[in-house]
Amino acid sequence: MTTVRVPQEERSRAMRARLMDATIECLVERGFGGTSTTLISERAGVSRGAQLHHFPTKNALVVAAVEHLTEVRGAELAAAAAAVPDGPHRTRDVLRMLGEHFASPVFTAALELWVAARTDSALLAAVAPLEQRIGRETHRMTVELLGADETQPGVRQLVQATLDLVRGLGLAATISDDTRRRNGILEQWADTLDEALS
Amino acid sequence: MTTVRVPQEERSRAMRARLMDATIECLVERGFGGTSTTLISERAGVSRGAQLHHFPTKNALVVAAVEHLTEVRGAELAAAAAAVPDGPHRTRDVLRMLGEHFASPVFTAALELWVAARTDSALLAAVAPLEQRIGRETHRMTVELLGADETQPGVRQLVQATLDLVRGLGLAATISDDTRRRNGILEQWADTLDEALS
DNA sequence: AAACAAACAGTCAAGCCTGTCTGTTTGTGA
DNA sequence: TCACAAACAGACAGGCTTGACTGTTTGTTT
Repeated sequence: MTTVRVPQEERSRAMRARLMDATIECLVERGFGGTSTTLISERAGVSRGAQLHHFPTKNALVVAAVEHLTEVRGAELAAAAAAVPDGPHRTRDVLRMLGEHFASPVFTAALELWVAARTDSALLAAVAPLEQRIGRETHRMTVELLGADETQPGVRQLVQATLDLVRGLGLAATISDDTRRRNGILEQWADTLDEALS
Repeated sequence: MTTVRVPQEERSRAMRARLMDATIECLVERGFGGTSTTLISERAGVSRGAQLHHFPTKNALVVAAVEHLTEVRGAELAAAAAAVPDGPHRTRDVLRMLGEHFASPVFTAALELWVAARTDSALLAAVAPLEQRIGRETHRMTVELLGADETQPGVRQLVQATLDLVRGLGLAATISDDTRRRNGILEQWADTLDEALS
């Protein structure tokens, strides 16, 4: 009888990944308040003992999940950015891509963490720097995608406004998803933006 | 000895108001997750018995608080709107006013309720129609404040974009309040908007 | 003034959540 | 092969939350 030998390190990594994924899923489905460690371990198919072994406290798990989520967000955004087609409707397509990203489950999870962090200093300490980093990266990426010239006065503010706009649209989408309304707004903004940037 | 006679109806109203106010305060200070009925009654200076008498369940109290908050939001917004000065910087001042409103505690409380409502159908049923109403009112008010002509194509979308923008800015403000950044963005937006609307 | 209803007070039990603890299995280094 | 450490499993206690329940006070009505 051959016993399958799985190295400890890999087992450990897989277990941690499953727990973090389950955490994000719970965040999306139940919200931060409804995300209990018991629920996470059940969903991950991991015993509570194993869970507590890898993440001694709930906060440790959530913080790890935040970092995990940040990477997922970055990767998804980069992938979506690469898929935006070139052409006459470049700006519109870029905005639509951003709008979709900020209405996706990863954004929803981030929103839950964001709101929870407001009244949880330990969580805030973990969330804030990561959010700042991803914010800067997103800004830089958007400038590049739009081919905007940030040396021009006001351009930087317009890009920031665009990102805050999609954030606001994403917030609205978590309650009542209205894709048509969103696209109409973004289309108009694309025209206005094109004019302002040229 | 003269006994002070307070009518039941007024006592009841005052008690309910105190409980609803305390609920909103807890929402802002502790977040939805940290808002327990015990905490609310303590903060309101009301016994748990009295609380349960006026609001049989936590949901009943929260829903009442939502309605209460909606009225407060409407009133605050109307008051702020009336205070916007006329003049050459009208658009900028209107946006600044909106930006401030969407960064105020009432917005923070509303945000907590939105996010909580996403994963709480009972709460969603109470929040959704009220939010829709206040959204429509805010839109109408903004159109009037800006003197925009909604019969022109794209104008409606630009106003919606403006409101979604301030919502996004408000969300950002709950974590890291950066008034300067916000005003810079809004100022640029005002210029762009003025040009697009004329 | 008496009877009734509303308002108010505080205790209690059931349930959930978190983190500690003890015990078992599995991989690793000597 | 043996000893050790990491990984895993599940029971348990302490704390908190919610809503039910009983009892008391206060206002209203007749």
